[in-house]
Amino acid sequence: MLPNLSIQVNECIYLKSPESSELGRKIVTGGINLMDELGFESFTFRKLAVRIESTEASIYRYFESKHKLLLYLTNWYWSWMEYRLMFGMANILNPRERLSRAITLLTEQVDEDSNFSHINEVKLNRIVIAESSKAYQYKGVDDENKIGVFSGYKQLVATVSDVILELNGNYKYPHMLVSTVIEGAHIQRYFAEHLPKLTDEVTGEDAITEFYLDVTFKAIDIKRG
Amino acid sequence: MLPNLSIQVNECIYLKSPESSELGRKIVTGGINLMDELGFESFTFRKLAVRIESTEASIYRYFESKHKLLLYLTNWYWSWMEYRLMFGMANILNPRERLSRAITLLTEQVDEDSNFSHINEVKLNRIVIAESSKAYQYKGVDDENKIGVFSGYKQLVATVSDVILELNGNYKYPHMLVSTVIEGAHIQRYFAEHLPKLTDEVTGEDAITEFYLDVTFKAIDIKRG
DNA sequence: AGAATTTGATAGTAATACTATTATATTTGC
DNA sequence: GCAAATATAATAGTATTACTATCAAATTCT
Repeated sequence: MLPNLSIQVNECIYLKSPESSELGRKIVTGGINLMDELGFESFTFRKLAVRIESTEASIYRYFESKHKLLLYLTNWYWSWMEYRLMFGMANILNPRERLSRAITLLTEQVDEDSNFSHINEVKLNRIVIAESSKAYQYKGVDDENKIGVFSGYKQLVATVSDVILELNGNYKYPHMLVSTVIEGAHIQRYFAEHLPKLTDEVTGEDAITEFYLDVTFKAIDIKRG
Repeated sequence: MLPNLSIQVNECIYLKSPESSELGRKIVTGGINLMDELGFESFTFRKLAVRIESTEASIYRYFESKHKLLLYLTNWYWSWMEYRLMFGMANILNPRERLSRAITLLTEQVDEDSNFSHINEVKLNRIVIAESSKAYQYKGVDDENKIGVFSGYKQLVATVSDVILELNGNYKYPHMLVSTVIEGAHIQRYFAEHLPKLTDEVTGEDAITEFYLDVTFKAIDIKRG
């Protein structure tokens, strides 16, 4: 579809670009598969090396630690979301409709994007839902934040905040609303699967997307687009 | 104040009750101090043993793992919150006022509760904000959930959901709203400290509590109490 | 006082999260 | 087409973590 498209990830996250070689792509592809299977805690570079038939030392030449690999994956995901958001809002003139589309894209269940063949977006989405908070709930956040590790996420939040301000320039909490929606949608999907008493399942609709669309438009006092 | 009050934590979380001995209380008190200082990843039972001048093996007689200690702390916190909520809503007849008080208690910054002298609630609140998601975002959730490890949290969400349903019996997403508010308030406090671009700081008010009060009452179509 | 239980001291194990070294492929530049 | 540069594999090694085991000393229970 778009053969020359590539998602950029901040260079300070990796030692050597995983897009630059076959091994690099295997680390990312295999890393997504294995982290999805085992969870972040049980995932190790040793196990990944066995899975992709390479060695621990070779993986360490691409990523300093498994924490950096998680950062790489979440960053890729935020950049990919930003691109999907821009694409989904392009040429839509009505800002209410743009906001609807943005919230829907941020909260709905993702499916495969054939533009990026070495990344399984469904599995990556599951990793983001279950593990992404570990990428920033970490004693080293402040240092990592200084070197720009979270700029992709901030950018995404800023993009949607701008649409909100376009609809209601007086709204006081646009960033808080957007990050609440993004994080909330992830947590609710996790709860729906593991702790259903903490959420509400409604048959015949995507309750999570419905809920956050409703909350968002009511919060900014605008009728839904 | 209430000298005979004690917060109950589900027995399956510990091997031996930390309330039952001096050492048990030192493990909890010291555990809170050290986990607040180091963060969950860098916290170890070996370091805690040095801090409280005991041994690793002795700590293991109370808690199977540091994960169980984190579960104990978060469970204590949810039970304590439930008690604060019940206390704060007691004898308030107007349900709008009850909901206001509940959301405020769930989202505001906590301070010391002199009823529980071996627990520092301010530090515990910081731990809950920074680490509590690691207590359930974990490959073993489903098994732990089966034995009732998260019932305190579910109970808390159910309590506030009931107030919402009292105000608007047709509201479709009471649990989703409450868990979004609780988790959201924690994440926003974390963002305010570490990733401020992801939130909004407004001078002269507790923006986080204000935001969630506003969102909650608008979501359920009720004027603020 | 004697029995039972709790704690401390010490030791040990398998796994984790790396780092280092060297040999062998593979790519690139000329 | 070949040497030089670079990337990868194979192997080994270290400090730390997350436990488990054993036994003696201290405490408490009756």
